[in-house]
Amino acid sequence: MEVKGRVSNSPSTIVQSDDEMDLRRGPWTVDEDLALINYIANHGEGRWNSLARSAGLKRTGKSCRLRWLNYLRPDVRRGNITLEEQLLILELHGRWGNRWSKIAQYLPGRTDNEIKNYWRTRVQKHAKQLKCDVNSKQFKDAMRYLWMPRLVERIQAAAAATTAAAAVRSPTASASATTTITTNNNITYNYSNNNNLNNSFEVHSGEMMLSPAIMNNNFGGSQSYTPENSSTGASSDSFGTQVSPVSELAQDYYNNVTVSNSNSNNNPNPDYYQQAQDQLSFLDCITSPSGLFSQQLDFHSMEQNTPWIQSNGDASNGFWNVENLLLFQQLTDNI
DNA sequence: AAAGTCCACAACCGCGGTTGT
DNA sequence: TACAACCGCGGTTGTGGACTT
Repeated sequence: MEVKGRVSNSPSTIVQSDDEMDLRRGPWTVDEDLALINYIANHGEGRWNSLARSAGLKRTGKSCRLRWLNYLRPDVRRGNITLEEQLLILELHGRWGNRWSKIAQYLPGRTDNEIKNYWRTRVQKHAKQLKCDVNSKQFKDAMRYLWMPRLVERIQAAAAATTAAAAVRSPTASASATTTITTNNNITYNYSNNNNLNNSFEVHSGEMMLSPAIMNNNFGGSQSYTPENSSTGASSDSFGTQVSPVSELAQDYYNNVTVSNSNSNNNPNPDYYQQAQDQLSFLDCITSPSGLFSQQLDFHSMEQNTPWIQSNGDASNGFWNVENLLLFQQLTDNI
């Protein structure tokens, strides 16, 4: 069993609580992990305070719960956040804000903590680089009209590459991997691609096109995922014993998704997921070689409020290099 | 090679809501 | 009904490893 993170040789702190019971804090040891795993395997989870005592762990119930849900649970997904997951996080955060546990319900195996960390380390970093608030309209617009379309583009490109590879292996395979997703949000990505990988997309309002993977929400599996049928969501609900409640909004999200997938093969090639492992940064988005934005985007007003493009042309912050600046200005001039 | 810095993420803390007595 | 204990969530911090100078 892989053990990483703060499970280390560094000693945990011993805290003397009011009832004279010494409690451990800090990194979990392998022995503690095993004790927790064994106890839950035999008795199930829940009732965390009594569980901690019964398992002989000198930890708080909260600490046990956190360790189990965020790390030890067998269905916790580890590794890079995929492109599909990134797109879903951006979409759902735009809808719900910092409701991490709610967002995590839609990313099977991902924990709220992991999503929160992703947001803070990756997304907020870009906002910081752009010297604007992550909740500002400017940044949200950029996410919506640059980052997310670019994610879609990358996902489609990966899917197209997979389709092309499949076509080589089997000439009778489908010729197009176009997948359309329609949501009821206010943004639409009309995206088309063909087998020569010459992609273009348009942004409208009302529908968004995503990959077969994100559409099926199976992220590599073959079964469609929704919070209703999942026991793997990172919510605080007990794993495997009860199903997370789905809010009206969440239900609404799925109810308003329609699919049209022209690809005869709905099961994405497993290789696809490997290809999609790379993280997509904001920089990648704005340097898209093929992004053709038709959506009106008020970059001029952005410029007035925040230094998206610095008036003195200073690109020394490491983000806005000359190439990116020219692209960004080109976008600005075309609207 | 050593020191400094950055980054990712596990873990903790405080608060509010829920449940049990 | 009131209180205490428990639970879950979101914000924050601390640490180790990777990277840079």
